Amino acid sequence: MIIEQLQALIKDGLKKANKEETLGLSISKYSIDLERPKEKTHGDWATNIALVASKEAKKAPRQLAEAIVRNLPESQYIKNVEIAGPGFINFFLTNEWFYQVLNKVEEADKDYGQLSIGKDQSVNIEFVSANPVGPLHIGHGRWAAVGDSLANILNKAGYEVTKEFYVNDFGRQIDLFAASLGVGEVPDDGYKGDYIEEYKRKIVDKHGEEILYDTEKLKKEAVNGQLEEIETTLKKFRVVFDVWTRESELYSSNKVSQAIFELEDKGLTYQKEGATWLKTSQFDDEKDRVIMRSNGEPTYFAADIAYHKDKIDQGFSRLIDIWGADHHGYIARVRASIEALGQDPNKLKIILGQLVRLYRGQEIVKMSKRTGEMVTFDELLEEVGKDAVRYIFLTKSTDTTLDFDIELAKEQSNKNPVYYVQYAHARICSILKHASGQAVSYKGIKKANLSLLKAETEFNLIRHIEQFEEVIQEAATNLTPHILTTYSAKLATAFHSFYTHCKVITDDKELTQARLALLNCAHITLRNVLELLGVSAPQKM
RNA sequence: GCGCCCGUAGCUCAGCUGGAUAGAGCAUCGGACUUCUAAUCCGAGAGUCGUAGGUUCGAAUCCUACCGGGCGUGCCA
Repeated sequence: MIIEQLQALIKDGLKKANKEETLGLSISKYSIDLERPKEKTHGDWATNIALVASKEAKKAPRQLAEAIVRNLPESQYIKNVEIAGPGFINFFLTNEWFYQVLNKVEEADKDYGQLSIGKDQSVNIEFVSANPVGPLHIGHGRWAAVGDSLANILNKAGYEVTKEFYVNDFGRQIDLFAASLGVGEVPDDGYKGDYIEEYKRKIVDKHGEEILYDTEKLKKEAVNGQLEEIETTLKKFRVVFDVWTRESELYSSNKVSQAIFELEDKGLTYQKEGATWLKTSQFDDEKDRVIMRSNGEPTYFAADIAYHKDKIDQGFSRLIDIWGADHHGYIARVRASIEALGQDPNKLKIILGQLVRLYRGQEIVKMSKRTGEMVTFDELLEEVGKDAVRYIFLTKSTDTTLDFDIELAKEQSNKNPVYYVQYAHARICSILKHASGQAVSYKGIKKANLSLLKAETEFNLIRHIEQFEEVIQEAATNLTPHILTTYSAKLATAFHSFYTHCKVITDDKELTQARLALLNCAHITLRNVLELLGVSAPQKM
């Protein structure tokens, strides 16, 4: 990436200026911040180093900037350097730099965007993890999209990624679920509603009436059946997990009891009111938490301690959990438990996602199992389509509550951003098809005369293509997949604008080859972004 | 009460590891199809960045207080 080369260059300039002009700066203190100026007249890149270091150098920022520029080494990729405003140093890159980018893109092709910032690091990312007691709802869908896309991005950034679904197939909720399906009376806090009745019929059809009398078997089959449906829905959404870890297995393999022993051993537990408590308040939690109830049953938290310990023991360099905002009160205790076990709690990053509100036009769709007014995620996928759902889920920061309007999502118009991006891809394919119909064969970028590309819209498109790696880096570093969605729309805009202003296939054979090269690079980039988002790239629309 | 998230254009939201005149889409208004797909493009209007202080050469961005909305605050998960 050019950014590193520029940073090194500026650092050299700064060092040399410091020495030659005895500024007395302690250079190591400064990192070179580069940003893309919003204003085109401010160049391709700008640094504020002169403003930052002016105080220590005891020089006015503009003067310091001049000193740095005077001492800047030569570079073939820098066309011009300007000092502007309060003391910014603006860099203008040569055309050759941009042409070289295109060469790189075509050569890398499917691997364009592949980074190595995660080299030799493994990440475990856990998401959805819905309780297997009913169908997925729209909130789970959001985490499926975010988690899967983030996994793609981290993978592209060079991490080794494992996608994991944690199955809560043990304990009170599961007992209640089985009890709600069985023959006896449904408990007050049991599961009700049409889907339970329907599910009961399904189970009887498959396993016969007897199963209703065999609680253990019922529990097992009921859970397995739900998991199958969950997995099917996720697959339909293009989300496939590498690992499904069952809470029940943490018990049967004694991992829960081992974790508890270890904590007792460290003297971090105590008995009170018949229950066993963990001293999480010693590790920044607001109070201690129960791990073993007074009735002898472990809490969900107990299993979760063992679960996170196990993931760390497997040797992952980082753990990521994606949780709904309603679980936020749970963060402190999980971090505390990791620390209590002598591990670094910063290995775990919890993404707390805000909730989804479902609308039909102006009207909010109330979700309530009791009233039966329930739109499952599966139904939503059927009604809206997976591409639109995935894209919309990824347009907003996970910090923002997402209003999902079914009517809008279904609309195949310019109000729906997913089609805007897909349309750009389809248009490219259409030109390529047209080219082969005209017997115009693209001979590869090496044979193209790229210096013929100089129109404003052409350069704008190249610039956008070039930003892809940076966007991936930022998304991977900050765990923010939504910036890729924003990027995809900008890239599409740059393409559409190019499309209207520059005809690719013309009588000018040389220009046609150059534009086909650009088109090919736009195609590669667009396809690769859509792949990271998990949205299809149609040949035609 | 305490904790977390949000409050930016009519609407939905970016921007928040401090930078140069606060952005995008939709909506509104005005232009562009004999041309590789008009699901497109080009242009215009539209904002006390919730309020009040503070830090800084510089604040939508950092700090403090307050106001408004959401979610938590279980021996539920």
